Amino acid sequence: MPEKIKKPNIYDVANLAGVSHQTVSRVINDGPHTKAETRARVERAMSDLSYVPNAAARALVTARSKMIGMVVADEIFFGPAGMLHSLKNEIRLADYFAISCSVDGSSSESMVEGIKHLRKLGLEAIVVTTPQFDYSETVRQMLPNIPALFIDSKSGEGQLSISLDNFAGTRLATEHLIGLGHKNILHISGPSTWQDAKPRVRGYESAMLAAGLAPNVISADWLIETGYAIGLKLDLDASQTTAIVAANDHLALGLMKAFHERSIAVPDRVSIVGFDDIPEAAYLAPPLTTLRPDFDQLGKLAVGLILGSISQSETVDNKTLYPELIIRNSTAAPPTGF
Amino acid sequence: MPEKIKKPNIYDVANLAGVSHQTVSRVINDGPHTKAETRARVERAMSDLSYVPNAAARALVTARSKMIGMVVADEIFFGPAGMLHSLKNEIRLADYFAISCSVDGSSSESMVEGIKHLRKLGLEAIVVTTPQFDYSETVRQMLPNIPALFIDSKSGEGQLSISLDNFAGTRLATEHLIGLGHKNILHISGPSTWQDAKPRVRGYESAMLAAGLAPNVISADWLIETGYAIGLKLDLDASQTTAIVAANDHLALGLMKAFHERSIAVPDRVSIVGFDDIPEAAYLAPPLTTLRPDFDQLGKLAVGLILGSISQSETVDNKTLYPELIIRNSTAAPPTGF
DNA sequence: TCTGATAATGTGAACGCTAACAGTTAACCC
DNA sequence: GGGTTAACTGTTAGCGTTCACATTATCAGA
Repeated sequence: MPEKIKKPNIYDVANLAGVSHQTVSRVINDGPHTKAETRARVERAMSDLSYVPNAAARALVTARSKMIGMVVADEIFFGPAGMLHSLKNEIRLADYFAISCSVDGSSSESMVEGIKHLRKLGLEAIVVTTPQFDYSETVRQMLPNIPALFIDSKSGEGQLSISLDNFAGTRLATEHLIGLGHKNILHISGPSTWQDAKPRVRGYESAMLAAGLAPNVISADWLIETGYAIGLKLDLDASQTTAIVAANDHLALGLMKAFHERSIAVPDRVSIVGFDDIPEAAYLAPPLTTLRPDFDQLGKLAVGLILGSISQSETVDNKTLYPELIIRNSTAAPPTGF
Repeated sequence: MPEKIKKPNIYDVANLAGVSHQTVSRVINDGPHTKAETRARVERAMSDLSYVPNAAARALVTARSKMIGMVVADEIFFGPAGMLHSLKNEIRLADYFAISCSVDGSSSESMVEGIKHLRKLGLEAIVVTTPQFDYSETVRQMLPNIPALFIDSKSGEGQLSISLDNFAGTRLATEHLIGLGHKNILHISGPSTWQDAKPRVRGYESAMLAAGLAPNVISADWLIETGYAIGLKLDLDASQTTAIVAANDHLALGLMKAFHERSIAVPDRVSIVGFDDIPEAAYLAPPLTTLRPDFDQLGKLAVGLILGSISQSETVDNKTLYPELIIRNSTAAPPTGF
């Protein structure tokens, strides 16, 4: 039976060090006007008692919780997971606490529940990454008094946001294929309910039209099995298709599996580009050409924006991140005769 | 310029409802002895003011933060990520808050930093998932007064833990291969620095020895590229190897890629079993037979143990989870002649 | 109508900290 | 040595809750 041990408070430390509690407070907070000798004595006392300041008491009096909430949907997907990881690290580096709450990104109720949950904590800011729908209205209504950062959202009026430039990504990929000599390039798009999907389509279309080529889009979702199913029944010859821009790596993976079964050679018969650069991408047969978002940069940017906003510096800079095209062996010049 | 809006407190609500603050508190906490009519009036006032109780003040007076910390390493890997997700959901369902902190699981300093960070919050419990090393000593020293749950740790004396039965997993997989008629089965092990790796080796060895077969282990890490490299230079014929138990799906994936390049047929020439059931596993060529941990169950179990421990019910039950063998097409009977 | 129970509500203090201010010491200059 | 300033330290109050207890309302049953 563990005895009830009372945790030491600031007065216990003060007593042991022979100073007032306020002096202890000053030492804790690196306040000015503390003699080195006194400071040392206080620090000694703190470590002797293994004193840890009480965050609740501090938050109560300062009205600053040092907490940043994260509402995150679909975090098992590679993209959101990478963002989340980077974000958490940066938040910690800024000496804040990351409280995350997973929600079902396709359900507005789940979203509301998640925010309600987080709201109880007196967050200083909230980061929302819901790659499907745009919940900025909901968030702003439910948490009107704290900065909210939306990731992968279209940048609204005066709201903080960071977005991955999906448009630039697929445009780059498509241009790469066009540069290799492809004419009939197909795009397998993500589900239109996801915010990322549409700009990826538009980026592709933009590159095609700029080159005087006809866009051709098949709607799908993000899943390997969907890519696989499409790959099984796709008639490349009928459409003269020699290259495919898949909306993500999983679709590309599914396609490649289907093509492998059908003895359609990649990239000899058809080139494939993905999006995400999942860890497996480099180790598929063949290694996948794909677009890599820079999550580290995203995290840094996000926390920079948030802290700026918390401290009222009026820099509402909405940032855009450009994915990098990683060229591997799944893309090559089209076969002769096309 | 957003005006400084004072958040309403319990007295504001009490005034508006014409009751005392204590009555409001009772309504908030579903306390007894509150007339339905009064309760309704208070609830009305709360919603009119859009009042949200201050968690810091509550935590201060109750000495219960409602927060559970999670120290998590290697979360970008599929296994840890799955655990984390499930854990977070269950924590929220229990009306607690999940504060997670990523650390470098191979660095004890990073671990200490992470705990120091979390410790400031007055957590009620902490969950540690560091699949590499066992940091239970460190945690118990730094946070002696709160329950700590270790996931995937060998269950120590009287400490809370949940472990995935890696031993049972690879044993099951190996038995499956033996049942198919394989005699020369190779194990590609994970890095010995990781806690999961060793029991996987032992599970494999145990099944082999029980069947009177000679174990054969190659040490590796968890990476696709390592599996690939091994797959490229492995001389299956020299060792008469007809089946491989890979310590995880990524190794299996790498092996399969190398074998594909070398025109070594899976499963016709060699059967392969993985571990994890990553989302891609079902969509490889061929679909991978693998072991699937039940993360949902893990989360539920974990939070059950934690809450039990917080409420002092002395049930220190260390739980074990058994992975399920998912049989797909990467395993078959050995080729004739072996 | 009174009595005692129980239900319903109110009062004051305490949680551990920091902000604001007040007080004390040390240092320096004329 | 007195006065001014700066450096350091102490005192008090209050953040928004809940707890323990005190008080008042309600409603039986005699």
